[in-house]
Amino acid sequence: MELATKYSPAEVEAKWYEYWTKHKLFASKPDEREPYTIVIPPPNVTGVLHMGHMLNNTIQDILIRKARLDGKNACWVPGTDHASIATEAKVVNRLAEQGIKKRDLTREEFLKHAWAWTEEHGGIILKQLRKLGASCDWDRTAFTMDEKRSESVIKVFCDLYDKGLIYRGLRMVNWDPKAQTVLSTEEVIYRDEKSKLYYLKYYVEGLVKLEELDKLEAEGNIIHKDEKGYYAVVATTRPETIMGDTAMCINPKDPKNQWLRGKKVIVPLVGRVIPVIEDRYVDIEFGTGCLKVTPAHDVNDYQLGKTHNLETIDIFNPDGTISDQSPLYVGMDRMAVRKQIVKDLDAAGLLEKVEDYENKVGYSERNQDTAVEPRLCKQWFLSMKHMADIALPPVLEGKLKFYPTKYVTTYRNWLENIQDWCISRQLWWGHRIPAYFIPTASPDPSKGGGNGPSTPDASKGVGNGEEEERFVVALTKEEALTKAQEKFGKDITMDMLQRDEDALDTWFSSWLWPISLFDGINNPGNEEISYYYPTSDLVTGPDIIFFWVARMIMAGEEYMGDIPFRNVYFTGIVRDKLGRKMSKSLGNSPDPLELIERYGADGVRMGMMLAAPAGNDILYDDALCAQGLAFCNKMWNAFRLVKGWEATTEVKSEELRVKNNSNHSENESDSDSSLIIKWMQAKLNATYAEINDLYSKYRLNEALMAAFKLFTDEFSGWYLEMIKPAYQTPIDAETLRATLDIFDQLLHIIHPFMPFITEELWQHIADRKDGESLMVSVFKTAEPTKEDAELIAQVEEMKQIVSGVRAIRQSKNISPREPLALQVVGSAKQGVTSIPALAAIIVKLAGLSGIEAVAEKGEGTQAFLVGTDEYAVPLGSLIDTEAEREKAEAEIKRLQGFMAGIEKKLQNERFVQNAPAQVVELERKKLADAQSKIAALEATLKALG
RNA sequence: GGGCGCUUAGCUCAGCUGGUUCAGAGCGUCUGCCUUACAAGCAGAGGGUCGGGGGUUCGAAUCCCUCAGCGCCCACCA
Repeated sequence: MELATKYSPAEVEAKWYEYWTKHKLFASKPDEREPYTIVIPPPNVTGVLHMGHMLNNTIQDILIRKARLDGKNACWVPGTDHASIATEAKVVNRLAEQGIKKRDLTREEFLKHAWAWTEEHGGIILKQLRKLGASCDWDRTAFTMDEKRSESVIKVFCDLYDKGLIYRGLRMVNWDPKAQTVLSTEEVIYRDEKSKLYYLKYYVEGLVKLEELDKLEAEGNIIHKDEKGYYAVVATTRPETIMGDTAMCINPKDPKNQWLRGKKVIVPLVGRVIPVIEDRYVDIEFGTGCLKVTPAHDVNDYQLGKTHNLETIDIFNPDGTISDQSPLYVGMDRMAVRKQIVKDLDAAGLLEKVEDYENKVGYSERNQDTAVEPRLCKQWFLSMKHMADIALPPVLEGKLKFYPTKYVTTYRNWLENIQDWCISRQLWWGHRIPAYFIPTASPDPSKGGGNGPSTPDASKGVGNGEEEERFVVALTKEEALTKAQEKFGKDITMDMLQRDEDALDTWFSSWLWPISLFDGINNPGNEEISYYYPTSDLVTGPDIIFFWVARMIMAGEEYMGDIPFRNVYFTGIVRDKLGRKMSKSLGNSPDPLELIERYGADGVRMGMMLAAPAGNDILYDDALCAQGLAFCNKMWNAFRLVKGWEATTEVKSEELRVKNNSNHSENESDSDSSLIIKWMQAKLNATYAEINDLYSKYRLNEALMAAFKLFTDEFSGWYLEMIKPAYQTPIDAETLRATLDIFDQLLHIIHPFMPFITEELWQHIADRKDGESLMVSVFKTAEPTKEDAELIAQVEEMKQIVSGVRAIRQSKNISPREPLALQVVGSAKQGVTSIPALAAIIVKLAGLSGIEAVAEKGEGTQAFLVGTDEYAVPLGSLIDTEAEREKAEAEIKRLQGFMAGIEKKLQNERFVQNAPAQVVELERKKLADAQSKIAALEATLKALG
């Protein structure tokens, strides 16, 4: 078979992926083997693959493939997430493009569009994952809104409600005016923003007593007055909220504002008269010490409003425009109002000054161009105290491990300060809350609670929301009716039940993922859940540690009484090589599929992994993928070499014989490649032990690097060169067989990282039956032995001798084809050259005419040291006596300095007394070694004349 | 404002509980080679007083303190 000199991935990858799928090699079902389970962090159903997914899924695939080769029953369950906010937003946008407004549709019509969109774009991302080589059990593909998962969500909601953990309450929540839904506290991200601090004049109503004011001023009050009267100054970043002001607040201890105590002030422009209240919450140092209080639009103000019994005026509509509760700017957008009101205040002389100011503004995590608005709403909450209590111990006790461990602290801090989880969303795309409201005769409850049984549009009236609601929570409408009749009377009919319009937070379904994928909620104790749960590893980004990881642990403990996974591996963020986050707007994010086309999936996988030290951000660079592809090519060509060898049982590889005038010629017949094969196997065993250890620590980049070096340096660079027969010379059958066996093992080691090329080569190196595959052929190496270690050390020494000769060639510009002689200096010391097989290799790889032992090196030789053994190469006239002398002298000087240091150390009694004997011994050896090196160098000088 | 982490070769990073695997790896750089598997390659070489300062110790990249710079997470200061 003729093989191209370059490996071309595209065809190969498509071929083997199809083969794997056809033979169902990714499939898993419970059996007697140890399970190894990963559930995929479900990507958004309508999303497309980005670099973060590439990293994440490459890691998962590596782990799952490794487990398979280790003989475990590996099960990687794929699926997608309905991503309610993001998907609903996309559908709304698409409808808008067609001129359709969401509010003009019924829930059913809207959902029809959403499902259509989902079917159109859904699962693209899973198809893309196949290109990467992801070995998911595709038959298990799930969706957070499919039947089983939906049923699980509803069941869990009802159960938690029955347990009293889910409740409905009126709270200050985060409102996303664009998506028009509430968000959980975790979904708000705060950004530093350059803004302005506006100082507004609040005139004091009816203030006249002048003498008293003078006195107050003398006591340290700061009193503002202009031609229109006395006024207080309030500093605010949000002047557009003054229409909702219902008080001004000062700190009772604030000496400069004592004059305002008990007064009333007038809200600028609005003209409303509001009381001055006192609360120690106010920071005396900030601004002027006067705080405007807008209970409807600020969390703290809301608290103040509660304590001081203030009126709440909600001046915003759900979409962020000004509501008719406001006397001014009705219908205008809040941002536009901010600009306008500043102008108006200024024109009216009510703006004292404006300062630059930096503050934090909260944005929707899903919708980062829209500032969230604190808003008072009635919503569903999950009480988190109990959840935190059950989720904390397994992580703190190390039953569930985080990699890197630093996230344990993050996790603990969050759980110890946890707030209740707002789980309702004013969205249609999602799991509809299984609560049924029963209208009271009057008034209409939809006006009351903000978001009871309501359309998103109807959620505007915030009101007090505290009136009694009549509702039941039930799995089905039928059950709801029964419950309602029991609770509120027999006269309630089916028609009266109004199901809550709101949907649940997406994470309220994903937190069940490791359980619901195996149907453990609907079917507790079924075979699958019993076998696969707890899953083994979770691979995800630290950005969703609260959203998802922590909550899965809660759900796991609550519903399974056990952790959902044993280990969590947190990946870093993928950045470009300049360290910038990859983003659409920067245009620095490559298209993963394009990369796969260019470098092959294996190349890209290796590129990602090389850039990904455990737990660190990864700095992606195309060059790394190029290195990956280059490595594929390396394997490909090594295979071409081995494949091209003709085997013979007649001749032992001639090349391996010492057929020169070396002093070992009498042992000629002993030198075959068996020692080399033994060495390679030992090296492989040792490296694989190391790789397994690295896997256990999730240091996959280091594991890959070790595998890469094993193949490139040890196998290709040394081993193959050692056993390689001369051109068109046959190789002995035993060596070939052993080499193919080693090749097979190497492919196993590399396979998890680079599944395609390894499968391709594995299928080539022996006759395989249809359905056989590298990916399911269990692999194990022998434990490294002491003899192995010795052999490895000997070969290392041998390599150094070869390198020593090569270095001389390089420095003297001697062609590799020109044979050189090698002298082993000092008749007693022969080092590894006394082992015939290794001596033969040295002769071969260093291009020697022979090796001889000499008592003293002759004139015109260039020497080098391996350890303390000295070797010399006769160069005749090529030797540059002067340069050699200088070099030797410099080295002697350096060694003398080195010795002086050690001697000083050894003369230090405290060192000799305190340091372990071993360490002292080592120092003595260093000293002795240096001495013998100097002796050798002095001999060199002498030889140079 | 709290908490966590980082700073080692030109770049990206290893160096665990102090002592030859202690100054490492990969990439890049430089030099020489189109050597019959591979130029997407081979061979060889150079390169860091381990962020600054102080301390503990016989001995510090490693432990402690401090300063500087960077990053992340949490927090209601208008």
